[in-house]
Formats: sequence, C-alpha cells, structure tokens
Amino acid sequence: MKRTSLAGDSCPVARALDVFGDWWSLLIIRDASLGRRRFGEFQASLGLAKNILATRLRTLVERGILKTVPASDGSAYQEYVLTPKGHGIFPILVALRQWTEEFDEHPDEIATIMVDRDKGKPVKKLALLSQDGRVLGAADTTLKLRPARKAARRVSA
Amino acid sequence: MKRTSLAGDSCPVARALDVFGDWWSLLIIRDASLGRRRFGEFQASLGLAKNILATRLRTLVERGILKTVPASDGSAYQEYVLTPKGHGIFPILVALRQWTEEFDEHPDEIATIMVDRDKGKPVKKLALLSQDGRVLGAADTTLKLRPARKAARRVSA
DNA sequence: GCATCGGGTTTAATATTGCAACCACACAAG
DNA sequence: CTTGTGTGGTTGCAATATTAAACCCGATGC
Repeated sequence: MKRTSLAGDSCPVARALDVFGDWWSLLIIRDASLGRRRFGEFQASLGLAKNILATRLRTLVERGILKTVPASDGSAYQEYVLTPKGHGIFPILVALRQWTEEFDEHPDEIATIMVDRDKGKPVKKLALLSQDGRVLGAADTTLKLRPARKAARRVSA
Repeated sequence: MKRTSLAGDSCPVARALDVFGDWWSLLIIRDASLGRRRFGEFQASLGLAKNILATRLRTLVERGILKTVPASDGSAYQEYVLTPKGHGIFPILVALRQWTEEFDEHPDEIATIMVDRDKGKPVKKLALLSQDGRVLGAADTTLKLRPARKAARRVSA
C-alpha cells in the first residue's frame, strides 16, 4: 500500500501535507505550541498509542519541526520543542480553528477561544490581503507558474 | 486499528482534522477549489486509487464539504463542487502553501505562486490580527474557556 | 448494436494503526 | 546494593486502511 509520498510533488499544499499531514502530527504540533514538551504529556493529552507517538515524534524531529532538548527541569530526560519551522505552523492551526468556529455543526462543543494575550479579546479572522491591501477570497486569486529555475517533478497544481 | 475518531473532541483543531484531516481530503479540496469537478479529473490529478477517491468523495459529501451537482456540460454524469463550508477551507490551503513557501528545503521544486487575480501580484502572508489591529504571533495569544452553555466531551485544549 | 469511456465496485496483497505486554534506564527508598 | 516505581520507549500481534488491478455497467460514440 505504501502511503504514496507527496514529497516530490510540486504543489506546496501537497508538500506541506507530506511533512505533517497525517492523523496525529498536527495535534502533536498543537500540543507543542501549547507548551507541552514531554513524551508523557503528549501521550496523556492525545491518548494515542505510545509506539505511534514515538514514531511521530521521531519523524517530526527528522523533518525539522521539533527538536529534542537535553533537559529542562532537573531530570536527565529529554523534551521536545518546536523549531522555528515548527512555530511557522501556527497560522495553519489558527486557520483550522477558525474554520471549525465558523462551520462546525456543534459549536457548543468547542471548549476554547483564541484571545489576544494582552487585551484578552478574541482575535480577528485570518485575512488574505493583496499587496495593495484588499481582502481576497478564493475567487480573487489565481496561481501563476513560478519563474522556475529548475524543473519540478509532477506538474499538478 | 480503528483510526480513533476525534469527532467529539472539544479542541477545534481536532474537530477540523476529523472532517478533512486524512491523507487525501485536503488535496481533493484543493483540486476542487482549482475548479476540478469530475471524478476522472481528480483521479488523474491526484493519482490515487479509484476506490479511495470514491470513498473520500462520498464522505466529503456526507460532511457537507462537497455536493454533487447533477450535470454541467451536456452529459448526464454528476460533478462534485464545494459547498460554502468547503470554500471556507480556502484559508487553510493558503496557510499550508505559505508554510511551504517559507520553510521548504527545496523551494525550487514549488511550481506555482498565488497571485491576486486583478493585479497579478503575489498575495501577502496571512496575518493574525487583534481587535485593535496589532499583528499577533503564537506567543501573543492564549486560549480562554468559552462561556460554554453546554458541556463538551473531552477537555484537552 | 458494438466498442469505448466515464465512473465507479470488488478482490487480494500490503502497510499502518492500535493495544498490550515487555524492557531499559533514572532516580528514590530501604 | 537491592528493590521499587515512573518515564520513555520497543516489540508482537490483531484489526483496519490503503493500494493496485481486475471487473462492472450505464452512457455515449459510431
């Protein structure tokens, strides 16, 4: 079955999904961005099998999303923290959150809202802006071929 | 294996992933937002097995992301188009795209850039703003419990 | 009416997930 | 120093999902 890899795809969406598009990775990253760092914390929070957590953490480290730091509090164990590349995923988490807030069938089951830490007020919706500041919807955008210096493998959009 | 469902989770990120967080759904949605509508178009573009495409399309329809429209051009076949709920996923696709643009190891393999349809200029990066217009990073936000009218099932973040 | 195409379903092989049991090490107590 | 316990995994096996390939069937096409 071989879980067809998207790594060589030329579509940036596919490339991102290839890195953390599986069932658990984004949840691990979410937890990490909430400050969880220890194997046990992730396991307790997510309720996933330990072997799966172990492999997910390993591949996220390999891919530069997480890094292990040798200690933190006294004990000589290691912890997992986000790299800059991992922190860069934050907008994606926000986008997912906001989609649920807007479209979920049972919004009453959503436990938390994201607020501005200073003021404690809800954040605004992510908006896509053009260079001159207009708000863009999907229909207002197009894809253009990159000036491209090297060939890319697959040519889907 | 049973692919533990996240449907009852109280975290909005998990709830979103429960709907379209599997290996193919987001790519199908991406294709749909690029205007692909026919089974064969998706299959050719994604190169996935037809049975999987069939089940994915079916569940995406069930979940209100896609709907089938009876025709379009002459033939009496059906097509798949995004619902408003499906169009709402667009910012997530943009976020994924921008993450790859910023952090991918081989940016030269990225084929396309997203531009403003009017001016043809690249769009700006998605920004998270506070009510008073400041740009917020992950560290500038917190989660707050919702005023909550009904209980939610699990209490992870 | 015969072939072909689009749009799937069925089948069998293979890979991944999940659970539970097991293991190794660190640290603490006796 | 020997036992005990918690953390952080690894290993095996059964359950399930993915995949490719073969098959199906109603619409077109000719």
